[in-house]
Amino acid sequence: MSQNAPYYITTPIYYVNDRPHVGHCYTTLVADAAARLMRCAGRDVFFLTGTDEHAEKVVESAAKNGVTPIEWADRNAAEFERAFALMNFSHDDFIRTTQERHTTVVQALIAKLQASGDVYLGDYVGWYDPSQEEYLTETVAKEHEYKSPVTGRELEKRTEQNYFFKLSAYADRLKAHIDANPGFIKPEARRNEVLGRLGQGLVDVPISRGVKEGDVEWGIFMPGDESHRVYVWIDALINYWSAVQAPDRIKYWPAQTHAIAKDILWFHAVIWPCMLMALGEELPGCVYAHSFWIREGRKMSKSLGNFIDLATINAYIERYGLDALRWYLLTQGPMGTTDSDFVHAKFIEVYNADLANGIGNAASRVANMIAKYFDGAMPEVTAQDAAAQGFGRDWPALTNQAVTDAVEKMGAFDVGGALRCGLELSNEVDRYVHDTQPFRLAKDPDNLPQVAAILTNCAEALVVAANLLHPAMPGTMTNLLSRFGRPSPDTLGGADALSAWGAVQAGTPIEKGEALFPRADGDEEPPGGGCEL
RNA sequence: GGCGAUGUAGCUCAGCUGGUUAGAGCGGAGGAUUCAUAACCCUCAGGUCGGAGGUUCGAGUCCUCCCAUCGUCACCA
Repeated sequence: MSQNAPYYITTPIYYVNDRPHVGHCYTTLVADAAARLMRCAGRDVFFLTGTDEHAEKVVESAAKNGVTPIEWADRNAAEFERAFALMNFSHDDFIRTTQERHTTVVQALIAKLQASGDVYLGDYVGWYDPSQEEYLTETVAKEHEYKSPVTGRELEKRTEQNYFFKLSAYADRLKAHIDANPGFIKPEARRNEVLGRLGQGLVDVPISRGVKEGDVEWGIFMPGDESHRVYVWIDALINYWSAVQAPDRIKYWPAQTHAIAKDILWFHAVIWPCMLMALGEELPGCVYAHSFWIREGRKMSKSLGNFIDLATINAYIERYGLDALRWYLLTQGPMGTTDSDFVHAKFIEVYNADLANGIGNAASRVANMIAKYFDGAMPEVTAQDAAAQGFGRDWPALTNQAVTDAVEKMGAFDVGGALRCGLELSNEVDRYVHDTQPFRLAKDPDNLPQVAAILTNCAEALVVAANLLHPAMPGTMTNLLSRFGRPSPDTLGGADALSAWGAVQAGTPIEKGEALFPRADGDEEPPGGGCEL
């Protein structure tokens, strides 16, 4: 793969009726970190997020709020965009399913599936609740002994005409694809889940909903049949395709990674790939399903009122800084199969250990020594002199390896692992300072050339560390880099430049500066009112 | 109920196809140091690897049963 190969990464498009919370932010954040690192590594990145707007509930909520559905969607989509701006996400596009660029593509694509026979008109048999005028799933119906969960009245077995997608026809091919591509569904436990269910066979899925009388015009009509609308899920999935249907974007297809949460795995790992197979399109490289955040040991829920909502997020940002929150979420988040607990005490621990005592302190002590011993400017040091003071370390090799590892891990969507490469580099600087003791050497002026070489090594290594941490903490790391006269790493143009040794120029003014991450007090009340339950 | 996952040091977790004294990070304890954000560096955890039984020369690592927790079962972003 060439270094500047396209890298297309997506998040789900979020249900526009929701209020943005930590869940939406987390999925988008991991995608953001991956997108940012890949950009730094020189890849041609396209990072997509957006909103899913055609659900019936949107119509209801709009009516309740006395506005039209599109006004309601506009208002809420703007909320998501504000939240994502607050989180400093670097998405290249924000797609909304109500946009014409999407709706026309959906129709064209469904029409193609109709033409190939993969979408056909059939009978849907289901449990209908006459009092609520809606169908219930078999599971829900059974749970309530085939009575209405609301009124307790008997459910009716009804048949309705619906368009179906011939999912069953692709089960074997999908299974073969998953078998042949271990990285297609991640983590592995999720892959096994899908494989397990696949073994039980697939049935065709309805992909349309009948238009009821008096319905507001909302949703995408089935091609050539205005008595049916495309089911929102199908509508939504197609965003990954419609967003790149432009001459300058088609190169990004297919996506390297669809980052999602575990609840929507089936649609992304089964229905979507099968649709693509039916269309003769390439499949995405990876569907990565992370788990959920819980809070202080409890599931987040409306009844508990303990959601980490935008207000809470904002409170954390105000007290500890956005990048500290990003770091905590990225490194402690539920990328595996189990849910992660958002615990304030843990946040403080991680903040102090990794950021205040880690990269923040390392930058501080190195900058301070340079400022103090060399009149506030980077000293002149030759590469040979610097190498001679490695104290058993081959710094250029170390930093080079760190960059290689980080890019490789991020390529496998091991976001936390990739970011730790940067932190480990800064930890190594701390050990190096301890081993070489430049502060002791500096007491004798004769040693200054040696001290200069040591501190130059420190500065160079810290710059590489900051480059690697930048995708997680773009603001703070840009600040750190500027203190050593270096630009933001996304302007460097490639992985080689990230670890280029000798980047810090002699004569660059250096001052100690404010603490990047002031030490946090764990005894303080959690910000944002906490979550007293 | 079906299918599946997990249960390893105080906490969060690594431990591939079974093989010397079971590992990491954080927290905690002790020591060293002073350039730094009372930071950094070094050392220290004696955890019957959920329970019982079994296979094996040998099991955290395979099999059976049990207990606990969790996920999922298709229209839920």
